[in-house]
Amino acid sequence: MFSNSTKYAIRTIEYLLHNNSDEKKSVVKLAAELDIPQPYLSKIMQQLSKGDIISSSKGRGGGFYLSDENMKRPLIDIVVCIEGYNVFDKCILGLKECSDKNPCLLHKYYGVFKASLVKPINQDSIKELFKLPN
Amino acid sequence: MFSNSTKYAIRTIEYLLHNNSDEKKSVVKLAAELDIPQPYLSKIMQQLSKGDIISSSKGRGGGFYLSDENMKRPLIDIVVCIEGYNVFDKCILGLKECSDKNPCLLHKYYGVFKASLVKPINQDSIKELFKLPN
DNA sequence: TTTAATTAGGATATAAATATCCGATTATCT
DNA sequence: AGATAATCGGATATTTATATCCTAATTAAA
Ligand code: SF4
Ligand code: SF4
Repeated sequence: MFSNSTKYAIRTIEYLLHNNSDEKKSVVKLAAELDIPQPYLSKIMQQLSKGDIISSSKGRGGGFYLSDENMKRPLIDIVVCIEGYNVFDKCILGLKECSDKNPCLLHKYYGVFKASLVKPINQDSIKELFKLPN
Repeated sequence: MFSNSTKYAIRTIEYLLHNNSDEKKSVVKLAAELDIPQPYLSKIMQQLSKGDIISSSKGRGGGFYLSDENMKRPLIDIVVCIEGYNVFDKCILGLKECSDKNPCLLHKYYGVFKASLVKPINQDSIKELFKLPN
């Protein structure tokens, strides 16, 4: 469903969200903490930063963090930033078009799937989505 | 979610199911009909045949078709045959373990997803799953 | 002002998925 | 028997995803 890069991105952002102290997190720390190849994660973070999904500050004591604005974005924005498009807009069987008018035979199942998993991913802010249970 | 190869496999098997005349279908026909690269589809069909997901007969007039046994298998068997494992058993965030005891923050959505899409894919026979609407 | 810690960015390496090619084998038809 | 139409199977090519490496730019602390 998600590429490796996207999985790394989501996990890292969830981590940032739940460890949102004043202290910014360096790639070295994040990679160690989340068990992700460090130079690879570095590239991913760069891309997310460029896409305004996360925030960064350079130099000593710098690192990555989430601004209030960042936290308002839905999870799908992370996916789009990394993969280049919304994976849920594509047909799961690779057909050119998916429509309610001309449904394939997985359509009825896919509808429920969309409502259950895709809707929160597309609409809820990550802050809301990843809210810790009380 | 599914690899390209798996998508091709599913689409081809759905086609075989709905065009299940006496006549066997050659790869050349199937590839043309379904708009799939012919030599590539050939490889996929070989693999499915080896895994007893579909049936084949060699020689002139031969081709691929679905036996009654073939039609009883659930869709997941196609996926496993091509990808080598059940993609739905893996964590969608790439974590080592997914359990109800130690849930991640997508867990509550994932449950509904499994019930809605994964259950029929894992359990219903393709004949049932791909039943034409009345 | 120097040093150390950090992100940014370009170039490259490796692995996996996707796709093609060709010869061998098998069965049917003439 | 010979020609033809098909699957089978191995080898290889191409493209994309994954991962690493190195240097520059920036900022804070010493
Ligand atoms: S419902 Fe059918 S056509 Fe639409 S995305 Fe799913 S598989 Fe594709
Ligand atoms: S519920 Fe969480 S841990 Fe389990 S598969 Fe989904 S994302 Fe992974």
